[in-house]
Amino acid sequence: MARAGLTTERLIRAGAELADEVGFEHVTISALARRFGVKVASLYSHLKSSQDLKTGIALLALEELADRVADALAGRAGKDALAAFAAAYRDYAREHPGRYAAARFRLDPETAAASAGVRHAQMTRAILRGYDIAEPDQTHAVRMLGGVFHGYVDLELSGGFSHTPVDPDESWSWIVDSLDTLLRNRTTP
Amino acid sequence: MARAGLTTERLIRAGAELADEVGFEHVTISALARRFGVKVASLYSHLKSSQDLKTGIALLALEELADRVADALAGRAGKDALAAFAAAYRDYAREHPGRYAAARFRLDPETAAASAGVRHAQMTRAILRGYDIAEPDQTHAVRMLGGVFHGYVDLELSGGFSHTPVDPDESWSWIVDSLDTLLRNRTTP
DNA sequence: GTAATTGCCTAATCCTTTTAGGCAAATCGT
DNA sequence: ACGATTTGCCTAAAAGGATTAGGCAATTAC
Repeated sequence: MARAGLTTERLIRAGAELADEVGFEHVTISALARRFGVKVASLYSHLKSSQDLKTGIALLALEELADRVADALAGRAGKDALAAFAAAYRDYAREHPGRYAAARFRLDPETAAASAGVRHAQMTRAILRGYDIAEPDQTHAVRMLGGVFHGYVDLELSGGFSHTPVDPDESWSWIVDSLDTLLRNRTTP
Repeated sequence: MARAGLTTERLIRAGAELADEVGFEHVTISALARRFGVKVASLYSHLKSSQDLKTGIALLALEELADRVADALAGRAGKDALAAFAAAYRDYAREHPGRYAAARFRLDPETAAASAGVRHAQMTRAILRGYDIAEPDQTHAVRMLGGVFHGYVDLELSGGFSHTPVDPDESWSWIVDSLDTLLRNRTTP
């Protein structure tokens, strides 16, 4: 009997693709097995559980997203960095809705601490370096940025904007613009 | 054999409670049947499907949330209204995390159009009446507010803020403050 | 009080998850 | 190259959730 050549790596990668196709909530060990033409039980040599698979996809997505953001941020500062950060975030979500949803999968604390989520936090703070905002305002600002970007993308992805004939791209620019102004005025001298 | 007295109404209400206890994603027809001490199949006289149950809970949550927001908004304007709106939103999410998640459940377009989601949109726009913002900026602002509030609450609920020792309440006030300033300066004369 | 309806039940099917145990293929030591 | 070990995928099976069909008792309607 020929072997399929499964590895945890490949399974998680395929799981991520599956997530983009059918939605993260529909990613299932069974569907994955079907996709590889093997029996369900075979996957348990590579994955501890369904939870394990989801966690793997989440970590992959966080990694990818952090890489993109890092690229986008390289060599930029101030509003330029803010806009690039925002774009990286939103583009990733639109290109990979399933992975994006996965990135929001709740990880247990230890896993989260070892994940690329940490880099995300650092990079968000890095943006604020261009705005001279001291603590605790800086934390407030980090939370606000995280909130707007995630919230906007989430609403857009779930179709919340489809009932108003205003280009979401324009809203996005307007928001980035507004946030820039806001942060510049919140400077703590 | 004594009857349990199930109705669609009661099932959905119990489903909402269950959601708050175990999380919306763990609400299941089986769990609900267990809670009422009846057999699973019995619920199918009142619910078309699992999807139907989730939709019902979502509609209930949207309704409740809209009612709360409407109450909060009554007689207020400007920053006062903004803060009340924000508080109603966040408080509901913290008191009823399962229902809040349900409110974000993706409904098919017709159902959504007939839901309290419409009132939410109207009320968000109502807040902006205190700020003299014309279209299309008004839509941009609506989207931004929806994004921040939802995004912040979502991040807070999923534990995203637990790694920084800054009171989320303070961040929240700071954000509301900032948004107020922002909207006042975005006035279209 | 009989007839029609309705509510909950049993039974059965299908899908997903997960564990246990088996056999063949790949890999390793010599 | 060859036997031994490890490893990968398999079959089997149990358990839980969703869903449908068909039955009988309790309620409601006349």
